[in-house]
Amino acid sequence: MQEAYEPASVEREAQAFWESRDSFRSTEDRAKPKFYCLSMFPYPSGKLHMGHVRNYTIGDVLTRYYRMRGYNVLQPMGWDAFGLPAENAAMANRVPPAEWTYDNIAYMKSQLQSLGFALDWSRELATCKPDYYRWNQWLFTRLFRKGLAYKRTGIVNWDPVDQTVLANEQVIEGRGWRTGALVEKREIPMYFLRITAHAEELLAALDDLPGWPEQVKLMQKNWIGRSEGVRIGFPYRLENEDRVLWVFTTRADTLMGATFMAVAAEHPIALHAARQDPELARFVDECRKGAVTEADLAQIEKKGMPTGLFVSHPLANEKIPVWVGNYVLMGYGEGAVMGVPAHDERDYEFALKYKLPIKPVIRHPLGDTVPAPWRPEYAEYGVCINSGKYNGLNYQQAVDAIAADLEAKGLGEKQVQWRLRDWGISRQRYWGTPIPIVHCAACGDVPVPDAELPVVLPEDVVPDGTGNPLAKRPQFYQTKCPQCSRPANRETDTMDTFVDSSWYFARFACPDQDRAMVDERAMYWMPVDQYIGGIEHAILHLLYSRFIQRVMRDESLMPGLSEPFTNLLTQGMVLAESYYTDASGRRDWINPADVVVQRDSKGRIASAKTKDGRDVIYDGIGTMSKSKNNGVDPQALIDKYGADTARFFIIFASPPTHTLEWSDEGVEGSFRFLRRLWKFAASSHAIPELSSKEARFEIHTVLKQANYDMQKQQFNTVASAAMKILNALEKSPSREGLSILLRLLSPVTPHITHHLWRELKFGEDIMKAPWPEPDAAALEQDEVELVVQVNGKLRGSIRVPKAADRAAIEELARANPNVQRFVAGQNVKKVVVVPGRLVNLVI
RNA sequence: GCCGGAAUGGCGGAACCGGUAGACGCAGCGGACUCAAAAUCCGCCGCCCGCGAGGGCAUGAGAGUUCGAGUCUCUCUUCCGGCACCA
Repeated sequence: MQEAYEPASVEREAQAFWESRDSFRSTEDRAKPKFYCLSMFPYPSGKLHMGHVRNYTIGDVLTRYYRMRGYNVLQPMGWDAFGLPAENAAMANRVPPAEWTYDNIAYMKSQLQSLGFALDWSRELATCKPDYYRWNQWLFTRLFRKGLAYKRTGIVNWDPVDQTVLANEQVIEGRGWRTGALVEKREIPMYFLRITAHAEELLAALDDLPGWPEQVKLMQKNWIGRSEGVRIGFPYRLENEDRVLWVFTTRADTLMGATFMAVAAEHPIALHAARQDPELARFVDECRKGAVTEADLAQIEKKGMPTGLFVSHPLANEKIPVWVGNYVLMGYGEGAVMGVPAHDERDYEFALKYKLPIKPVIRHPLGDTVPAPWRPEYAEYGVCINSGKYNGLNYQQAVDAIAADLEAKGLGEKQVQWRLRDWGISRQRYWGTPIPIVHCAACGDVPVPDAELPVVLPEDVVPDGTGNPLAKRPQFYQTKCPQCSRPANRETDTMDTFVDSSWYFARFACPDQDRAMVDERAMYWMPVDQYIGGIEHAILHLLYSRFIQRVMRDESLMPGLSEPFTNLLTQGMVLAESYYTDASGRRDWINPADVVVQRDSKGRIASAKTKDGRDVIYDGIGTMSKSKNNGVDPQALIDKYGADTARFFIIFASPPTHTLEWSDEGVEGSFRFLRRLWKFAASSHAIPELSSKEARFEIHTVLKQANYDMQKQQFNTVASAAMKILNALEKSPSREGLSILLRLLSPVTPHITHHLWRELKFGEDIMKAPWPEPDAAALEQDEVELVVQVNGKLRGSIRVPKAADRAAIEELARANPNVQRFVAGQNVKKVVVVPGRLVNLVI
């Protein structure tokens, strides 16, 4: 056996072995339980980043573990290949997005292969290929015919210079990223998927997902946002016509305290008033500029302006002024809210600012009045006051009575409201799935018939950042109406890339199927038993996938299967330190790989310099980003230490759900461990079968804990366990211990363990060996150590026979000299004995 | 702003059901080997007091429950993720 550990040759050899046997190809096998392990597929951005390596290493550890546990395992890989970055790269490099994407896929695939992941490459798919996205189109036409996909207007960011729609990411401080022009909101026709039709089910089913983290379920629950309230109508007269302004509120009990109405700038009533009032028109115009995101909207200064219009209070003989408010969202509820300043913080601020009346109608813990400043107690539930016939009623009684009275007048009813909005899928962009609709002057919006699918996206387009590239291509959009055969235009919008990623997991079961979206093989592999990906996908991607799974279920593609992911592991982000040099106020970001750190005698950072000796400033730890130049390239790491070291460090450094802080020294330590393992194995040809009794107890205790941690998916302590076992083996070597160690480690570092397993003649293929289990006999102990506390403070320890009873334990504890010092002359009130753990004397 | 997390030595982290805080590793310090260095091996390593035995303090801050709290409850601070067109 070779003396030195050379990862490159070991890894090349192991990968060749797997490839020659096609080790990772999966087929349906009903003799074994199946385990479908899926990591979120990557966007082919150019090269792998650390987040990818972490995600796929975690998935691979699980895959290889379940394989050794006897499961029929599937772990596939594909490419989330449509998206905005390809268009940005195209503009920068004058290369078509398709070419850029395919090049990236080829390179990243080679990187994944060099990491030794147990992937079934025969199932590889890319969402930008017509044989994939035709099924996006097929499903869309089904939904369109059912009314589950429909067209209405939606609000987008509009760059007036480039005449193009911008993604939220492309709006920097209210301006277009390329032009710097002030971004406007614009209403354009769009297609929506009616996810709200499934809101109730998507919410209720969360309770049946025990394999999902509570935090993710809670976030989804709040996102769907079911609230019970009352829809209330405020009548008014406009242009000699009786109309009603509708609002939704969860606080109908405060209706008698409503002193103004606020409507969104896009609300018809606002637009009408603006036609008469130039000042209001300016304000409405201002509201329509700037932010579209909820985060921005929530933080802007609340502003308003009166429309001059009044509505009638539905239950009192009062007129209420209607204002336009920049904080009211047209997309949520009715686009209008009632203002109850006395009991709502935002309304309170608004009323103070614009000197609107504040009328308390609820008795709150601080009393019957609401003096400034605002106190949270004002918003609490209480009995009605100043509310006429409703006085004295509590929250529920008041809501019931008011809802009944409104209903009698035809001006209201109880209603369930959802925060969840329908999913707008239209994108005015090129690199995505063409929406399969033909616009015919005579027939309207006609879905493309199945026989004419896919509507193929041309791959030779280079977008220039202005307008929608497909809308400039007559050869794409000019077509005939499928119904009447007259000349017609294709839809030139493409689909949100979230559509692509909302069903790819099912397609992996049957990527070669060209007659259906999925076939019966999906019913074998689905649902995904273990899904792994970043916490940043906790809401959108996972919710859309749960929705589309239900849509596929309802199309009889996977009958009865509602949830796509049984178990979910949300991995933390990968962070790194960042450094910069300060040259007269200009920050020059230095990659951590090029920084040399000096430490003081206590190990703290004393100073840091670049390799050529310039002082650098430490900027703390954060996500790896281009702007701070703190990305660590996994390829450099693999080239230097090999895949096993990279995998081991990433698993060892942090539990999978936590953020991982990158450390070059830590990587060095992981490499040292593998080299020690290699050296130990190389010198192990004539070692005993079993270790000493103490070492064996240690090894099996650690193994027992490691198996428990494996179940908990706390892989970092499994890696620690492997180190502990090697430490024990170095004191007392054994074939048994080495065999346990190699198998325990094989999911994390498959190459080196593959090589050593064969080298030491344990067998031909470690992947086919059974997972190690602790030996109950090795765990037996005659004596146990107990800790003795006095008043909860540690004062000594005693060794007692395993079978010792309470009285014997207590006597031994009192006999301990140090314990006696603290107990002497005092009255022991109580003795707590925790078997196998401790004794606590309370004095 | 709203929703969801996180916080433990110089650093990453461990501590299962509320029961010895700091496993394992990194960095650091001391030693062996070496002409020297690297590599490797051995020892030390939370803070304070003490020659020592030992004692006190300590899990972001403040309170509470308990014989006993990193772990449970409440309040607060800071950082991170998401907020519907980044993926």
